[in-house]
Amino acid sequence: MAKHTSVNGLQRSVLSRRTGCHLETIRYYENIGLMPEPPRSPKGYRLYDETHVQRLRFILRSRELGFGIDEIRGLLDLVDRKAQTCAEIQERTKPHLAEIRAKIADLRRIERLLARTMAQCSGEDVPECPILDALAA
Amino acid sequence: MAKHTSVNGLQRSVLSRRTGCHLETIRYYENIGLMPEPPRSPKGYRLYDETHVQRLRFILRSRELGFGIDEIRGLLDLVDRKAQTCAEIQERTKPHLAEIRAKIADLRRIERLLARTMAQCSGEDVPECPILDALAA
DNA sequence: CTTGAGCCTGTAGTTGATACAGGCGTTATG
DNA sequence: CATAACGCCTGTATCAACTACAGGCTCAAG
Repeated sequence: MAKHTSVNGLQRSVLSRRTGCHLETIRYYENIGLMPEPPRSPKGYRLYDETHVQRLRFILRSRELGFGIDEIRGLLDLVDRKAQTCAEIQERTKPHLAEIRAKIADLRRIERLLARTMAQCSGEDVPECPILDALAA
Repeated sequence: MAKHTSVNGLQRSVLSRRTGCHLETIRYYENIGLMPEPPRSPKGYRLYDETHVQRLRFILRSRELGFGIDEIRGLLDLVDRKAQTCAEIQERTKPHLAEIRAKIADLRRIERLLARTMAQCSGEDVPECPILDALAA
């Protein structure tokens, strides 16, 4: 038998590889209560199963979509209670989408300003610079 | 005479009001070396002048434009050395603009995905939800 | 003279991780 | 069998960029 743990559990490194999640991040998610505490081997090694893989993937996807930890906690809560409705989920996603759109608007404003200012730059070896002027204004 | 400090110096709260910068943030900028240590009153109160107002405004504007502390440190360094050229400034602004554009692209990707998924939601009182499906996938 | 505001300092908390130190356990090789 | 080289465990420190707070002076007004 290879590792006596491999019979009925995935070690942390395996979960990490299977999900692409950083090793330490898995423990972090456990600490903050996003991931459940997994069973342990006699020597204290964490032993994960497919449900953990699923849950971690859910978390990672949510993060990719810009959900914060607390928002994810809320979503997982709905999932765990199994009483969620499409309306509830939508209700939580809506303000999140609004936030993302606000961030985009913000960045676009910055981008326009910066791009416009840069366009006025001579880019030459002179001490006057419209960018600095704009910052000092 | 009003406050004996007001003759030749602005207190921190005044600088804060005049720039819109949070009181504590001023001290923070001093601690990390963005703002110079101002002269002090006999009792140790910080006494700012117009050059401090200018510098803080420069920092705040740069922050608004998304420059990080280290980038600002670099810009201020150029300004302080007074040897900067337009070309140098442009050289530092270019990658920053690229970063901002990358962030925008990222957020737009997220926004599209989220909006598209949400559009499939019935928004009804049923337990099936395309958003959850997307997250669990 | 006392009250309340404003200033001082250093330190802790925020978000979302990541890194590291110090200590076992396991595995592979000489 | 010894020992090196991992892998896992824990707790704690670090990052950005602030913000907030505790505990202690100073200061002007009533």
